[in-house]
Amino acid sequence: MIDLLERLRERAWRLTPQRRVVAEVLRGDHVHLTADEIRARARELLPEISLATVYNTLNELVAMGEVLELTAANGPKRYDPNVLERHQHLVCIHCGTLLDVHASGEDRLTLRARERHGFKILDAEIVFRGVCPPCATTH
Amino acid sequence: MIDLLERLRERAWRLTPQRRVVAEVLRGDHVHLTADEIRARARELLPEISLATVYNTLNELVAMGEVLELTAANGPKRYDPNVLERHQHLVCIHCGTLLDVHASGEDRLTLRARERHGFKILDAEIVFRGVCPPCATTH
DNA sequence: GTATATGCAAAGCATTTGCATTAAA
DNA sequence: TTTAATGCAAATGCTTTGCATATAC
Repeated sequence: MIDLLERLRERAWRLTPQRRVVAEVLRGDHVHLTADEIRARARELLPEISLATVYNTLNELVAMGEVLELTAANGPKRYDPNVLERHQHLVCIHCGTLLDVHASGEDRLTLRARERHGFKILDAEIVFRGVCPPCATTH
Repeated sequence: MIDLLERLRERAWRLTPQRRVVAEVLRGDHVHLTADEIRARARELLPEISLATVYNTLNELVAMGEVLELTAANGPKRYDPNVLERHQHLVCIHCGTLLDVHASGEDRLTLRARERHGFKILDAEIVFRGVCPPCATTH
């Protein structure tokens, strides 16, 4: 159960060449690709794959909980296959560079009852915003 | 310096009727309107206002730091005029309802040096995800 | 064999832009 | 008077959809 492809094999999920290459592209850490970037890389493995299929596949993976959809940085959505290890994100407000990080004190972050407004709380999304080294020298 | 309109008066900002009504619409707490909702309400005060001007104005307010742009919930961007009081958001994953909240332990949330990747950290955006009472009964 | 995924092209939204007109300072 | 904002309509960018064809199971 280490990586996405292995996890998908364990599900009853119709495994087509297209879906396989999308899953292969979505491997590793600090992977935060856009749909278009995923298509470009998938094309290197399977030239006939269409953008519509890439989107279909990504939406399914997100619905299955196997991939996270990131709307944090502006621009197009990004897709993060790192769902097993709890983590947060660090984004450069200038160039959009996006990294996985592990915050301290994250476990103590809570909403008191009176702040919950009756909601059932599922989780908290945390995005640190900052300026990356290259952008810091340029700006 | 309590609300947006007052803060804008203190700036050298060309105050047109269009900009004024946008600022008037963006008043109060738990205000998280989309550009289109803002246009609809602005139209009640100034029927001739165009959507392009609403967008122009919102982008300026965001650039001035007088309004926050929220990309957290899916769908169109939402605009939050509550920039003076540090707060977080609580979003219903089903219906998209969005509330301002105040988390405990938020002050202790940090990134250790080795997690900073050389970035200069500016702030952290925190979004609690959950299910609101109406959606909890329906789903 | 049958249900379902694919690919294409067109449609759908949200947002931005170019440019002539208008108005704030 | 001058500089900048407005409004329109067209363009852009990302994503979804409808439908005929192809394919995994």
